[in-house]
Amino acid sequence: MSQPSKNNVIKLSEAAVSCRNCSMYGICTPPGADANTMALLEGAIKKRRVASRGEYLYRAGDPFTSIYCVRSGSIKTYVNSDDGSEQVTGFHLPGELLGLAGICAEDMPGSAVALETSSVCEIPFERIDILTESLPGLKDELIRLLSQKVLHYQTLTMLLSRKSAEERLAALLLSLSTRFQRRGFSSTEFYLSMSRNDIGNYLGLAVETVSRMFTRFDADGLLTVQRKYVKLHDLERLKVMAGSPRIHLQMAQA
Amino acid sequence: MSQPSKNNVIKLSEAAVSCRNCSMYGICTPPGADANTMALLEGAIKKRRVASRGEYLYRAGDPFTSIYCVRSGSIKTYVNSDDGSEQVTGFHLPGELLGLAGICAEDMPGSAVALETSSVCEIPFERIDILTESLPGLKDELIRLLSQKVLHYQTLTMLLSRKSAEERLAALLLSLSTRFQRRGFSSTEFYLSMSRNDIGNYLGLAVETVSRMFTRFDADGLLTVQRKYVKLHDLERLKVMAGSPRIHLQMAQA
DNA sequence: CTAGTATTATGACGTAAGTCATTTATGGGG
DNA sequence: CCCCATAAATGACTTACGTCATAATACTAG
Repeated sequence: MSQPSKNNVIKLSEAAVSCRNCSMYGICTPPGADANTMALLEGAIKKRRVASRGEYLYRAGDPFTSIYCVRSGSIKTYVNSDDGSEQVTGFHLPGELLGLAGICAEDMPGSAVALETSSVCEIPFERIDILTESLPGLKDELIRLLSQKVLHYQTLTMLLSRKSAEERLAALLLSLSTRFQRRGFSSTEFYLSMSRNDIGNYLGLAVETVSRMFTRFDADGLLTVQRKYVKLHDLERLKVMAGSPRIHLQMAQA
Repeated sequence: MSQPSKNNVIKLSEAAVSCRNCSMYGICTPPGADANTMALLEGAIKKRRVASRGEYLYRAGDPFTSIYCVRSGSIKTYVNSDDGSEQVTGFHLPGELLGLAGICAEDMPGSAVALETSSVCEIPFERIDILTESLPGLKDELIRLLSQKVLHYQTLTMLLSRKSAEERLAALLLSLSTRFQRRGFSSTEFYLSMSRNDIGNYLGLAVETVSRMFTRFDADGLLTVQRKYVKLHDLERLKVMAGSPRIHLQMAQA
């Protein structure tokens, strides 16, 4: 079908992560689980679902029933502010969880929409209680995963409050890079499934600023970018940029 | 002792929340707990600790052993970035939890320091497992609390990435206001235990900007401020300011 | 294949907020 | 009680980034 416009780069939508690389691995396949426990899990937890681009997994206000784990593709989550504007809260890649913020509320506080054709595991939350009886470690795993989310948002907070546009974009690219790598994809070459608009929204920048930063990074030889396609040339330099304090950066005109 | 410089405003350090208003209420005093369960909890969970201004509850890198709940006073948490600078991640008032981000790691990812003389409950994390046997709802409560934290940080993320200095400060003041009220203190009159520096750091603003905003708010009749002391005159207007989209605000010169 | 729409890129310009410098409070310790 | 270190306030100046406008490019549907 779609000609592979670049050599051997994998599009997320074309390759699912194996369960072994999944966030839910500890839950789906707990250590020491015997055959019929596994069978129980298969039936009770795993409920596959495919969503094509633009399709919603859930919307803000829907009753909270499940948490989700991405198998393939990518999902964007966002919350609506009082004035109606959206705030992107995350891009979720294969093996990553979403919907956790709903646990504390009756209804989902935000929405989740597929950025491309994606497949997810839906885990009905109430079954977790039932399953706990035969799998005592289940909730511990969930607690660990939630704690990880807290840590993630603390980091994001830092990114947004103290860093320049350059640092923010560098940090996002690095984050994507390491997350791709963790799931077995290329860490230096990938397609962005989200728009510049989404990126800007997520990073708290204007679309134009995102565009300009990409152009500048490309001009500086840091990466090659052609719309959605990105190839990172210098991960080390990118790390320095993302981590650096807010120094006066005149490099644009140097 | 210290003369009550303003009429009847309560300083946090002078008044502990009752357990009934505490985040840990569901954990410390689970519904249907009988007398000897309560006794068990008393002994196992509650481990009081007093920290005076500047004293640390824990530091980044310390082994993770406990989570904490503020009883009185206030605690600042922050993480260290690669370059050594601090990022304040939260101000914790009576009844609120801290240390949750440590669960997923071996070591504490950040530090917690008392902003004033404070008293906290320390809950050794490993005891939670032991207690779960007699209190099955314990972990559910913890999961709910963690989810709440995730939601909180998502909100903060939004605040930091999309809002002006004015909106940020308005939002912080409102947040403090509602949190004080929830615990039974005045929602319109309180002392800020954190410095302008801490506020600026938390909100991603320069200290000078925070000062200027306070001055402006005061000049506009929105509040009265004298260093740490704040009296809010118009909660409604404050809400409008905090929630408003990023409109061009010329009100400074109007 | 073509039209129409959405996305991305680029330029000109204004402004909110950062930085630097100085002054004015303040409250804890000798 | 009065220093003196620290926090807060204020002013002058600079700049990174947002906004507005327009052009180039890429999808989508008919």
